[in-house]
Order: sequence, then structure tokens, then C-alpha cells
Amino acid sequence: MREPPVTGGRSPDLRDYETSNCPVAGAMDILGEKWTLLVLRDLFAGVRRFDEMQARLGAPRALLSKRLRRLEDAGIVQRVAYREPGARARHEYRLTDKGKDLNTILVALKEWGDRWVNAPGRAPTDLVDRETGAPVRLALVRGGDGREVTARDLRMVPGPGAIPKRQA
Amino acid sequence: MREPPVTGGRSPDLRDYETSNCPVAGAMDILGEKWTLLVLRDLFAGVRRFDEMQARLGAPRALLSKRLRRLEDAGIVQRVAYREPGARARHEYRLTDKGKDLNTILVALKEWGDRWVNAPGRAPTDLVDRETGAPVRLALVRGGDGREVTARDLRMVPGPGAIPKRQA
DNA sequence: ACCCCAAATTCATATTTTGAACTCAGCATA
DNA sequence: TATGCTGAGTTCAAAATATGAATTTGGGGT
Repeated sequence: MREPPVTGGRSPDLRDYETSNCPVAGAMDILGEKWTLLVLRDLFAGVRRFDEMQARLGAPRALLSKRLRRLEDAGIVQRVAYREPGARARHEYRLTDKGKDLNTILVALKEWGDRWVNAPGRAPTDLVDRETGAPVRLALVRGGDGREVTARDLRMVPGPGAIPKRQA
Repeated sequence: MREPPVTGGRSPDLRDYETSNCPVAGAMDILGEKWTLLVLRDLFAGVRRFDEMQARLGAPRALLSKRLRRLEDAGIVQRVAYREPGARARHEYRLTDKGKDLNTILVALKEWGDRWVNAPGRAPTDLVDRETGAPVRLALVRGGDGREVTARDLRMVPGPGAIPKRQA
């Protein structure tokens, strides 16, 4: 009756566990509001000032303000004071380590968008190795030997934090 | 005046290009509505029926219905007819290739959530290699030799589809 | 003919988002 | 001392979305 999941083997069935501590849900709780991931895209692209971000996004100023505050509260961005010569002190937004660690999420979105949304071979940006200039991409790798595996080799199993449902 | 982006080198500045064809924006346009990525999480976990999904998510039925239709229209899920013995024909939702390719996005969200949202070392699921059982993770790899690189080695440069802004 | 079930749809109420206008603080200029 | 400018917001009314409960739909089984 229960058919195997896309990412999974025969058993155990992931559906027999609680979703309350799901890390995807936890991440989406912070990142899932409208504009938030695009704000982060801009931060990764080096945009740090409110007005520049607002102009690029076209988001309502009130929303942008709200989102930046939420990201600050979550420890993803940090307000940093700066002063341009002959202007008063202001502040800009910078990614914290927790924020920079969102990198793979943005890269994954970019790669999927490049493959399925835009015209093929017309990506507006490329990711390259800083030293060699060789293209860089996201891949699933096996711990230990660091060998690449395909999505079909992947299996999801209950981890140390899995919470079984009563009455499966 | 322009400070270097987090992911980038000295120049060219990515902010001098249009954002209209941004693949992240394109992806978020489809995936960015409330519940959508959690629906996909469930589909990856093997949930295929409307009611089971609704019960797990706690989302309003109307929304879930709307989201599934949108994912179907986008070619990410497919309605497939099935019949359980002694019941009438129904249909279930399955990921298409385009949908399965969202895998890395979900894995990236999972990994970030595991690192920053949940209690350390208490991930509810582990990703393992189907054959060896070895842990699998997402990594940035260099094309050609397939060597892993760090986020600090990464640089974003304008690609073939980059559209310069007038009057930079 | 009547009941059950999965898969929705409807509808009234809440919450969010939008866009334009307004505020605020401090430097510059007169 | 007043006036203006600029970046970074806040306010507010209208529009769009989300919520949750109740209802509908289309078969099949008894």
C-alpha cells in the first residue's frame, strides 16, 4: 500500500515520524516569507544599503524593512555602522556566518532556475573557482572518500533526532 | 565606494547587471508561495495523497489544492491515476524529472536547518548512500576534476545571459 | 436507496502585501 | 538660524492571500 518515496529505500518509512522538528520547515519559517530569499540573493551579490536593495527588488519599503529586521533577529544579517566622507553615520547590512552558510540554498535555487526556468545556456551568472576560473557546481558527495553520488544513490533514513509517531 | 560582494572577487560587479532574468527569482516565483516547499518535502518523503499531505502539513485544504495545481501547471508534479482494490479510481501526485531535480534545494534547506535551527546532532533524518550507507552531503565541486571547493573559493561572474544595466 | 471516502470547493474572517505619501535625523548651504 | 537634501525608514488605506469550518462531488459498497 505504501509505495517507496522518491528519495528512499524500502523501509523504514519516513512518514512514520513526526514533522514537528523538520529542518526544512525550520528553515522555511525564517526564509519562507515573500522577498526574503531575494534579499539574501542581493546580499550575496554585494548589495548592502537599504535604498539600493529596494530599487533592485521593487519590494515595498515597509516589507523590506520588516524582512531585514527579521533576518537581523535571526542572526543572519548584521547592521554595521559606516560613514561616507561628508555624510552622517549610517549603517549597512552584512551577512553573518549563519547568513553566509545560506550559500548552498541560493546556489541550489540558481542552478535549478538556470536549468528549468531560463533559456538554456543563458545563465546571467556563472560560478567559478576563484583561482583557476573553472566552473563550480553543487553536488552530492559521499562522506569519507568525497566521491560524488547521484540523486538516485541517495537514501533518506531516520536520524538521531527522529521522533516516531504514535500508532503508525 | 562599492565593496566586494561576499561571493565574488574585485570586479566585474554583479550589481551592474539586470535582475530581470535572475534564476533565483524565477525559481522563487514558482516555489516561493507559502507551503509550496513543504509540499515538495512531503513528496520527496513519499507522500502522494491529498489527505495524507493535508494532515501532515496542517495547511488549509484550499491552499494545498491550489499549490498542487500550480506545481502541476509548472510541470513539477504529475497527477497519476491509481486504483486500490475495491475502490474507485483516484489519482495521486508524483514528482516529474523537473520536480525530482529540486532535490538539491531541499537538501540545502535541510542541511542549513540541521546546522542552525535544530539542536545540534539531532537531525530527524540522515542522508546516506544507498549501497554503502555512508553519509552523503551537499558540496561545491569544481568541474573537470570534481574536487571539492569551499564557499570562500567561489566567485560569481557574469554569464552568457548577463544583461548590463544602462548607465552603470 | 443509503452510507462512506478521497478530493476538493465555498465562504466569511483574519492576516499580509502593496504603493504612495509622509517622517526623521543630521549634514550642507545660505 | 532657517532651508534643503538624502538615506532610511514609518504610516495608512486598499488589494490580495491565507485560514478553517462546512459543504459538495463522484463513485463504490452493502
